Amino acid sequence: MNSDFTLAVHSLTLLSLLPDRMSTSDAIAESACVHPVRIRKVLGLLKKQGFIQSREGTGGGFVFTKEPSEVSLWDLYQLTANGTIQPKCPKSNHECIVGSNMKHVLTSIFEDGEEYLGSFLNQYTIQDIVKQVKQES
Amino acid sequence: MNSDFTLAVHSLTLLSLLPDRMSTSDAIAESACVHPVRIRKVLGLLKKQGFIQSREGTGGGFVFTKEPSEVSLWDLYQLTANGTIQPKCPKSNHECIVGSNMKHVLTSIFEDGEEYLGSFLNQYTIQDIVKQVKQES
DNA sequence: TTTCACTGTAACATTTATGATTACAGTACC
DNA sequence: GGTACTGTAATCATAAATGTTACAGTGAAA
Repeated sequence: MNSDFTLAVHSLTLLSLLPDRMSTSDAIAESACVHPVRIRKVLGLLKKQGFIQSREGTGGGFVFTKEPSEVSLWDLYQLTANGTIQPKCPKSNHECIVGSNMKHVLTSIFEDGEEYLGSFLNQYTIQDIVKQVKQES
Repeated sequence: MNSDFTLAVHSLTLLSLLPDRMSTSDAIAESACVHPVRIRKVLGLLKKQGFIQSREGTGGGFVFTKEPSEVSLWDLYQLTANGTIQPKCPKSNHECIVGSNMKHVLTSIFEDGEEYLGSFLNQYTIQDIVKQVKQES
């Protein structure tokens, strides 16, 4: 899985800790050690989904507009990592009964598998992450 | 996920259809449209685990030495793709409470998540894949 | 009404992961 | 000894992920 998911969780966790003010992409990027442009891209997805709001210009940035308990890891997975557990299926030989069907068979199984994983990830919310992060420090 | 998992499933499915003779890495590679060396690498893992046997030299190749119903997709996932659902966590800022703990928190959740996914993949065996592949054609 | 501090987004560069290819030693059969 | 395989390491090519630069748009504030 690429790190967009992690950046989404990281960003929302940070924003949860600073609910009363705008946080800039530069500040979030510094905490996550990535380039601010990546943060802006990932947060763009979260904004479309209504999880956060942004404001341009001086004093602008991002704020969390939902309760941390309302956003689950499954929500964020679907936004940023949907389909990543699918095993890569190299195009295979259509002359062969196995080659010609393997991709479809595995894709279908892993679609169901991803839904199944979803019911696990749905148990965890940003609130839980905030709690755990605080506990560990 | 890289395609080792798919190649493992593909290879065992083929071998299941040809239980009475040795199949060469060249033949399997042709069905899967990949390089024979990759097949030999992946099948090396399966051999260590005792799923197949190989013989070198003329007339050599690979044979399945277990029942297709005894090998599950979870077995093959663990061999070839363990840890791939872990979200990438870029090294993060240790000055920051979030940065310093995010990696550990997410890793722990996704270890459990992978186990959970395991109980799903464990439902499917190579026999099921063989059946589905036959059905579709 | 200009300047400054932001977001939004596209284009390009770099790094890393993945897979292909080559090479060759080892083994078994003929 | 020749041929047909596996086993494995090393190198090369390609694709995916990420970083970087550039710049237009926006809003606050001097």
